[in-house]
Formats: sequence, C-alpha cells, structure tokens
Amino acid sequence: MTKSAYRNWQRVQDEVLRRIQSREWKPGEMIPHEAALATEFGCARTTVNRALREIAETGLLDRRRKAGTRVAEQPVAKATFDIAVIRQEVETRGQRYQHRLIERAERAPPHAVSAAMATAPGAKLLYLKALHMADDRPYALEDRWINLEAAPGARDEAFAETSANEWLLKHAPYTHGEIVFSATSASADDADALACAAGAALFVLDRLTWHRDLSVTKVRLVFAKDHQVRAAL
Amino acid sequence: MTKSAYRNWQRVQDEVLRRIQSREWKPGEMIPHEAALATEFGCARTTVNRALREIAETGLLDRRRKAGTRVAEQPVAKATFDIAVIRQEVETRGQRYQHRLIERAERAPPHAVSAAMATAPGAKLLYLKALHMADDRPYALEDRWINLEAAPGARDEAFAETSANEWLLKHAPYTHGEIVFSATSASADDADALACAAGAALFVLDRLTWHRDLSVTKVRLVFAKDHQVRAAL
DNA sequence: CAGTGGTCTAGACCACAGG
DNA sequence: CTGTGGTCTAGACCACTGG
Repeated sequence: MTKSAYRNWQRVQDEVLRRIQSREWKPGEMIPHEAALATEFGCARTTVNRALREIAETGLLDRRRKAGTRVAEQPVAKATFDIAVIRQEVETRGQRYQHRLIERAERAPPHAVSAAMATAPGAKLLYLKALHMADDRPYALEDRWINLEAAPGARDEAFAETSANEWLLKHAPYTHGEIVFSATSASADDADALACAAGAALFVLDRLTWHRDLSVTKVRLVFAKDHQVRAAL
Repeated sequence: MTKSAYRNWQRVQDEVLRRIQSREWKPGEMIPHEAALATEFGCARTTVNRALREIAETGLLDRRRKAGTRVAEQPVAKATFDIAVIRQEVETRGQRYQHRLIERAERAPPHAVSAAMATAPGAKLLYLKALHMADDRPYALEDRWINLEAAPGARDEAFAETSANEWLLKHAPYTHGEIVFSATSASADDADALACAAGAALFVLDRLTWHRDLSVTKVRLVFAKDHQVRAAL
C-alpha cells in the first residue's frame, strides 16, 4: 500500500515542481496531460488538476484547453504582500502602538482627489491626518479622505482613539481597490511629524478602495525613514 | 431548470462575498456550514468548499475544522504584485527596452552580501552592474551578485546583450526567495546613472533567491525617479 | 471536430479540535 | 466523541481552441 492519500495533491504538486526546477521539464516544454499524470501518480484526475491549477496560478505553468500545459518561459513572479492594519503590524513587531489624530475636517478635496475618487467636484469629504506611533516613535503619517456617501457613520466618529484604518474595516467594507508603492522626499511637514531630515527618502503607500462604483477612502501613508515592505517569493 | 451549472462555484462565491460586503454576515459571525450552503445553493458540497476556500485564502474568512467558518474581524488585505522581467515591464508600457552593462567582475563580496547569501566569506561571486533603459532614458540601475556555485554557466556569459535578469530565469531556476521594497536617497553614482539629482528619493527593490539551500542571486534595483509599483486589491 | 483543461456531482473517509 | 472542514474518487459533461 502507498502511504495515506491525505494531502495527495501536495505530493503531486511537489513532484511537479521538482521536475520543473530540476529542468526535467524545461521552460517552454509541454508536460503530460492531466489524465496521464493521474495514471502515473495513481490518483484521480481531479487531484492532478488541483495540483496543477495552483502552480499555474503562481505563473510557473501555462495551461490552455486543447493546447495542453507548458512550463512558462519567463515566469512572472507573484509577490504577495500582507497589508495588515497598522496596529497589528506594529504589535506583531512587539512594539507598543499609539495613534494620534492631527487634523479632522469636512471639506472639499483638491481636484486630483475628487477625480481619483470620482466624487462630485464641490462635494465635501472627511479629511483626516493622523500619526501612527510605535514605541513612542513615529511610524507612519496618514493622510486620508473618506467619502461620507459611502461611509456616513464616519461623520459621527472622532477617530481620536480608534484609527480610521480600523474603524473603516469594521464599518465600511470594500469590494475592490488599488495599492501603489512609491518613494518620496520628505516635505517639511513630513520631516517634522516623522522626525527625519527634510528631503529624506521615505516609503509611501497609496491606497484607494471602492464599494461597487462608490469610492470609500483614499489614503496615503508616508512611513518613517528606512521602512521596508517584505514578501516571500 | 436553473441556468447552466458552469462556473457554479463562482456564483456561490459572488453570493457569499455579497453577503459579507452587505453586512448580512457581519465580521466575527459564523456563517452556515458547507453542507447547509450546498443545500441552499443546490450544489455539491465540493463546489461550496472551493468557493469558500478561495475566499479564505484572501483573508476574508476564517475557517477551522469543527469550529466552522467565520467572517474575519480584521481582514489582512493581500496585495499581489507581478514582478515581471524588466524587459517585459518596459515593453508592456509600449517603450523600447535596452540594457547596458556597466561592470562585470568576479570578486569577493562585502560581508553583508556573503552573509545574506550564505556563501563562504572569501568566496568569489560574479558581480554585475547594469542599467536598464526605456526609450533611451534610464529606467533602473541594477546591482547584482551571482553565486557561481548555483549558476556556473554565468561565468561564460558576457551579459552584454542578454540581461542577467533574463539569463538567470532561463538557466538558474530557484525554489524560493524574498523581495523587499524600500526607499533610498540617490547616491552620486545613482544620480549620475539615473539622471536625477543626488539625494532624490528613489524606489528600491531587493531580491534574494535560493535553489534549495544554495543562494542563487542577490539583486538590488534602484528605479528612476517617480517609479511606482501597483497592485489590485 | 477532437483533444485538452474546467467544472460538477454524490458519496466517502479522514484530520482536527471544540465541548 | 462528535461536528466541521479537508481531501479523494470515479465518472460525467462542458467549454474552449488548435489543427
């Protein structure tokens, strides 16, 4: 008897990965079709399908009906970053988290913002500026616009204790969104809030989320100097 | 009769997502178990399982045997970035790609590098410095160390025409690796190569890949000013 | 039009962990 | 110890697309 068939699809997946990585199956080459592999591994085709489907999702295999499955020529690496709530991020490092509200106002945003958020040109949004701290040192400076149409409850929230970050997750779900990473030179304000020299290179995260066709919030997080974002490959 | 059952798991997934996003099922709440949903949707439990498994992978659901399935309290957003070959990245933008080798040498790396790559302290590695160009303008400056033990063929490659990026993908597969994003101030060298002011804030990607327990390559890409990396949520 | 992957099903057994 | 998710199977039909 073979060993327990539990987690069999992973056994298949491991073996397929081994053959790709060992060049037994070379980039651009066809690999046997599902039925053949099922026979070889002595399992159901469903099991092979699951193993291959997951590999294809990582970009290492190209699968097409009728054409079959090939090893990708130039696999596009997919790096998945976990974007947690900042409090979690800080506490996971074993640091004490604190949040300080700097500004809270209801006002019409600059054109760039209302355009990006697809809100009416003159419409007022809720603007928040806040500082996230880790062990009493600045961690990230937040600059946020909230669409009150999508999250009306925000009007009654002070955001003094709870960060908008957490409040929104709990009260204003989103269906999709976009994240952009970039670098910026610290403005005088940034430098002041983040305790770094003006002009220092800072890591920036911009996020825009939507609920259906309604923008929910647009946030820009400027991190303290030397911030890194890390992902496994 | 119902509509074709094709892509049924997506229909289930969409409905489950709708219920989560509409707060019909609130954060922290249990949702019905698979068998119940299967009955409700008139499909096999396998189909429900697939729909829910995929949602759980995005972090929106927490699933545990016996405990059941709950809507996550603070979903950790997973942003997946496609890290393509630079040539592709440039050509996808409709720009002309070029690659210029600046330096190529076999030498012992600084301690930090040999430590990160777990190579013998005095061991020589292949060092490459190259500039990636888009439409004749600098795009990214590459600084790379290649472990010749993991990729011996690199010794015979000039990397004048083919970038190390592409050559390695074709000739030195990896099993796993790590990517780190950060920001840096342009050094004098960076500024010169990338045609920007010294001290400018630049986006940096560091990648270290392994084949089993052998490091393959460590590369640092410093991008031209205003570079962004984007991902859907 | 035929070969390949994509999906579905009904039923089964198993692993895990809550109670 | 029992309920829930995790996995497997054999067989089936379908969608897509290359030849």
